[in-house]
Amino acid sequence: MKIDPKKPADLSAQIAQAIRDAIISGELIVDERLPSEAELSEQFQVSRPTVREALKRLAAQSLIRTQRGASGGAFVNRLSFEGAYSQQITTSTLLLSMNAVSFDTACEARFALERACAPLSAQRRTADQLATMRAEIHRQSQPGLTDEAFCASDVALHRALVDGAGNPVLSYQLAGAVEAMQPLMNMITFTARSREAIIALHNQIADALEDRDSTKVDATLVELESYTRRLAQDVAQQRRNPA
Amino acid sequence: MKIDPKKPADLSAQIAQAIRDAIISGELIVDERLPSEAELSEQFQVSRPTVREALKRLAAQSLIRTQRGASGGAFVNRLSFEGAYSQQITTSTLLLSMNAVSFDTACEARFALERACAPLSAQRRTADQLATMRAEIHRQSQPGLTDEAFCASDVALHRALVDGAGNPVLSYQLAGAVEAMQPLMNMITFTARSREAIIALHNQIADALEDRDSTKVDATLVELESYTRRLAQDVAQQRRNPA
DNA sequence: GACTTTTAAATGTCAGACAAATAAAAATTC
DNA sequence: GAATTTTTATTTGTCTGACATTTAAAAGTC
Repeated sequence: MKIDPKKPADLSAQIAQAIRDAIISGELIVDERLPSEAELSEQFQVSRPTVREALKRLAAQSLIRTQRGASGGAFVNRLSFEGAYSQQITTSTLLLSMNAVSFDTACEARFALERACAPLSAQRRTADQLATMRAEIHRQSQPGLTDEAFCASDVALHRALVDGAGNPVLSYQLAGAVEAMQPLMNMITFTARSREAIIALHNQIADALEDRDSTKVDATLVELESYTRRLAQDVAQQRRNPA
Repeated sequence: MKIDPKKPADLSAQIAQAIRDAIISGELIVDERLPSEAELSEQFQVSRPTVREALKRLAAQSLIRTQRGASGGAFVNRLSFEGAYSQQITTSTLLLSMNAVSFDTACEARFALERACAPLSAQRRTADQLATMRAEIHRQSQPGLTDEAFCASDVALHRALVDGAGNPVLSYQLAGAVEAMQPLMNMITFTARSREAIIALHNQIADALEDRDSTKVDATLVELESYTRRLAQDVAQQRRNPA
């Protein structure tokens, strides 16, 4: 673990990268304790605040955790799926909001990925996951639900569908795609009739999963995608030309 | 933007979260300049090193960039797709290596996601992307190629396939899945015969894309997946029982 | 031996200072 | 008056040294 003393700018970034490389290469293993801040500052020949800035960078990526007190210090984190989800979702949400990604593009990506899970989910979904989906559908049919709550329930339902595939890597990858769509979805105003149509499709998906009918799940997702995109188009239309 | 002065621990984390929230909510917009470190430390009633640690956390997530000098400071970053790729890949790679994800699980996820792109890619792939794939296939058939170089070329080919879908959100989501697999793939020793088989399948994929034959792309990907998994099983078998 | 107290080590935070970069303002020159 | 150079002010990057707080282990006490 060495840094280049010739490049004077951004010492803390260099140190962070050096430690990061050591973790990725396996030189530092999970739960191993890093040298103390004082020792690191000695090793890299920089002051403690500089070392601290480097460590905070790594903490922001959940690569390390710190513990105070005697025999405390910085420890290499086991990056859990749960922990990676939130990072993934934050990044995806920002990406969509900052790059003026069209609703269509995001929608297409989301349903394409979701359909990739469908066959696996039809095969492996547990009774528990099916029950979660039914419960969310029931919630969606409650009158007086706000549009935000409706969308949140929609996300929960789709996450259950994704988790049904029983593949944590898939769940992780899709968490970003599904959750990041929510702010875009929230911009749609759902009429009573459109909610009814969506709930009907959700029920079809749940039914198909219950029957382990992969083809029908896929077909219904296609239908749901085109319906969602039509809804968004209507919203855009109304904004351009409010009747 | 406020922080809770009652929770004494991790002031820098609280400040980072406050600024992060302001960015996500749109209170701070792209390219907007944050107050100077001195002003922030005044505003949050903490010292400048503490503010700096918070800013370094945000810089680690590419949420801000800093510039020295007069009229310098911290600016809200536009999170580009390119910038998000590398984060996504780092996280995915660590996730796989730290959680003992089985080759089968990762492989299943990767091919499921890739097959989700296939129909779009068959429809929209450009001549350029097809040429990239052909070039990678040609490279793969060069004798004397190391296993690592073979895998790297494999990744490049599959990224071209994914990019063919012409959906940046899909490309972003899949970058992690495809690239993170590479270290696992590198553990496979490719015999001359297995390379030949893979190249044949790659050629089939390229041919099918040229014909815009979505069904054939999908079928070939299924074949490639099962072949890859068989290869990995053989490697595992040989390690357990070296003949 | 079990409990309490002390101690040492480590992170968290602060204050003040200087260096380096950089853009704007001021001065100089033609 | 315009172009160039110099100065200056602002802001981040880094350092030194200090104190507070937390925590586990060691020492002491009953």
